[in-house]
This record gives sequence, structure tokens and C-alpha cells, in this order.
Amino acid sequence: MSSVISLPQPSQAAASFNAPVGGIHGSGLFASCPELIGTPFAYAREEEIYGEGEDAEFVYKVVEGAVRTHKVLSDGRRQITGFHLPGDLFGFEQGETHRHTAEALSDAKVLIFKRRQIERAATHRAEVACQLWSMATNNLRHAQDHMLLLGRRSATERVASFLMEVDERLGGTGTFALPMTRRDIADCLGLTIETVSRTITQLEADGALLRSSTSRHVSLRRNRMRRAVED
Amino acid sequence: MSSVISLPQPSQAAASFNAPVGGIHGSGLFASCPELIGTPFAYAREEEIYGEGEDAEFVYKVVEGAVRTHKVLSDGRRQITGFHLPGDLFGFEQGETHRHTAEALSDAKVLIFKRRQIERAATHRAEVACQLWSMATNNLRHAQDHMLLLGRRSATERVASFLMEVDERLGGTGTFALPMTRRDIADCLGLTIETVSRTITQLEADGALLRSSTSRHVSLRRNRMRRAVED
DNA sequence: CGAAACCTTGAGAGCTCTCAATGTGAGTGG
DNA sequence: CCACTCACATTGAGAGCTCTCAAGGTTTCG
Repeated sequence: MSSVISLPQPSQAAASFNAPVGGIHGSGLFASCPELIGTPFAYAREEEIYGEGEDAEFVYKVVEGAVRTHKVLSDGRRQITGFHLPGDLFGFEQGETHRHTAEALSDAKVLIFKRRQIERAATHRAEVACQLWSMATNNLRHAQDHMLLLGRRSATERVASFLMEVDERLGGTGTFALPMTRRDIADCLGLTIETVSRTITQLEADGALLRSSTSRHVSLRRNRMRRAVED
Repeated sequence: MSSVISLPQPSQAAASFNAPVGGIHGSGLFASCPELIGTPFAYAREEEIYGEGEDAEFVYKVVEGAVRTHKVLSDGRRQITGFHLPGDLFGFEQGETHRHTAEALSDAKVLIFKRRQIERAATHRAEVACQLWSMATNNLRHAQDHMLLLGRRSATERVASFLMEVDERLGGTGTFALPMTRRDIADCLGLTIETVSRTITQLEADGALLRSSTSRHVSLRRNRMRRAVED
């Protein structure tokens, strides 16, 4: 909620929904563990980083740009499980394979770590293991909040809640550019793109936000926005 | 998915949805850490164990019975975030306060641990920290699966998926007694009790399950059940 | 400037919810 | 052991929210 994430390129950065404080712990993690040096790698916009079912040999840390992770059903229905920002770690699994797919939201630079190496560091250094635990617990808390949203909130509440969360992550100024498409938003909130679009239009009509030239830029009237979420 | 949980009283036990393998790691956790001795405590059916917003001073381990955790909105809408079975740990938080409420599903016996004590053990023993990390990661994986269910699956798919999961957790025989009410099921799946009821009736009409005398007992025809979930 | 992807808007359908009534089982006291 | 009670579960009818299908507008990019 109050996490501060440095955003080298605010207009391009994405919110990190599944790892709210991941950036913080992520930064500390490797600082305290100099033997863990990641290999730099770059991905183009929309490029797949790993796919569901693949061996979970590596773990990733966002350096620049943004990444999304999602799960899909056989008929194509998609649920985004998280957006990951600079500083965030993603790709950890308990089992042998990835349980979701990761793709670059924008052109992105990451550091790649060998999972075994990190696990080894964790088994030898309680400090590292505690940070990983802390990170996972934070991600879990966020996932539970999102379950409440998906299971019990209306379209208006979901979209308003989403916009406020993106705003917070992008500096909390109330004015920002959404780093993802309507489809990404819809697949994160369990809605359709049409419903997301209509809801944003309605929020604007209610005076809860303003849109400028491009559809990605919004200015939130946060008091009215909060009223739309109510709780 | 293949976790085996010992069920002293199958007809009373509940599925553990948010901590699929928690029981396993939970058992190991304190076995390897004899200085951590929990204080036994008992709760009556429907009794609150802790409430959202309270200080997260303690951590709990189910010994007997079952526990559910949930979040609520101000208007009463509720989302169950997990059912916890014997062996499962619950109540961990990253911050100072509990982010959800825990209640006994049936009469339950638990062991209570001081959170600080466990955290201290974790900072001194990488093994303990790794187990806690592992547990959190497993819970996170389950939460992400549940997000897909809540965001993208139909009522039929949700109920069928839920029933199969309960079956697995209760031994996988295909025949069992649901340990929770329709309301609990509905609040876990993001549906209403009426929709849950209608969906079960429909699954029975489709030959995917049989109900005996009491509404809580079901026998799954797992092949047809799987077809209802399709994926 | 043209093409393609993205976004918005409209109309109607469908799934789930709401409201209401009935049925059922477990527990209690006579 | 039975009647009573209350919580729980089922069923029905209609409403409402979101989806689907379709068309048109807008932005981006080559």
C-alpha cells in the first residue's frame, strides 16, 4: 500500500499487483548476497519469457519495463495473475515446472538467476530464506485481496480499485498512463474489454476521472474514486 | 494435487484449499524445531479465532477439526480465502495485523505459537525459513489457481472443480461428506447459495454425482465430473 | 497514407442474482 | 419416541449485470 517503487520511465512502467513489496525485498535480497549475480537479458514487447508447463529452471528480476504473468484455460480464457515492475522478482515455483506464463508487457530488461542457486543460497543463509518467505507472504496477501475482488466486487468496484492501485504504484499523483491494454485489464479483473471500457466511460461521466487525448492517460479524482469502491 | 493428508475423522474434516501441501510442511516444520512448542487450544464450531485488523501476534496449527479464513466487505459480502485441515498452519502475516478473519468450521483443536518466536527460529535456522517459504509459495500457487477459477470459470466449472478438490483432500475415494455449508461453498466460489444448490442439482441430473440421504454426502462420477470442468 | 490493432458504443442474449416459498434434517424438550 | 423448532437446502420466477456480437471510431506504426 505504501510501497515506493522507483520508476525510471513512469509512462512505460507497469503496476506490480502480485508483488506489492516485492521490489523492496527483491532489492535487498541480492544486495545481501553478492555471489548471486544475474545474467542480463532483454525481451521485446509481447515476447514470451517462459510458458506454463516449462521447466522452472530460472528466476527473474525485472530491471526495466514491465512483465505480466497469466494462466489460460484450454479455450483461451485468460487470467492475469500479476504485473511485475522493476525490482520485482517473478518465476518462483515450488514444483519443477512453471504454473503460469510470463510475457513482456513492454520492452523489458531482466536479470536471470538459476533457481537452484538461489535455493542453495536460501538453505545456507537464513536471511535470504526469510526474505524469500517475506516476499511470498506479501504476494499471497495480495492474491487474497484479489480473490475478494474477483469473487465479490462489481465491475465498477473492480475497475476503480484497479485504477487506484495502478496510481499508487506509479507514484500516487493521481495522473498517469496505463501501461497495459484494455484486454490486460479485463483479464486481470475477470471482465471483458467492453465492460472495462464502458465502466471507465461511466466513471468519467460520474466525475471520478478525466481522460485526455489518448485512452491510456487518466486523472483520478481520488475522493470520488474511493466512493466508487466503498470499503 | 497429490498431497496426502491424514484424516482422523473423515466425515468432519475439511479440505485445505489454501495450503494444499501445508500439512506436509507444517508437520516437518516443528518436528525439526523442538524448541517451538505450541499451546493447545480449542474452539467451538463457528467460534472466531482471530478477526481482521487484530494484532497478528500468534500463528496457528490445526490439530483436529477444520478452520476457515475469510475477508469481508463493509456490506457483508464475504470471500473465503482458505479452509485449513489438521496439519495446516494459518495466521501468518507480513504486517502487524491479520488481514482476514479465522473461524472454526467445526469444533477444532489447534496449537498456538508466538509469531515472534517462529520468526526468530526462521532467522536463526535457514531450514525453518525455507519451510516457511515453501509453505507460502504453495499457498500462493493455490491462490493463483483460485483466481483463475473466480475470474474466468462458470458456476458449473467452479462447483465441479471445488467438489473434485474436496474429494482429493479427503482421500480421493469419490465419496465423502462436505464439511462446510452451502454458504461456505458459495463464499469460496464467488457465487450465491442458490446457484451452488442449483448447480449441484444439475450435476446430479447430468449423472456427474449422486447424493444420498443428507445433502452433505456426495459420490462423484469423476470422469463426467472432469468433463464438466474441461481443462 | 494505409493497415492493423486498439478502444468505444449499441443492442440483445444469457448467466447468475434476488426475492420468495417450500422442503428437509438435526437437535430439543415433552 | 414423537412433535416442535430452527438452521440449512432446494426450487421457482423474474430482474439485473455482464457478456456476446456487431459496427464504428481512434491511435499507432510501417
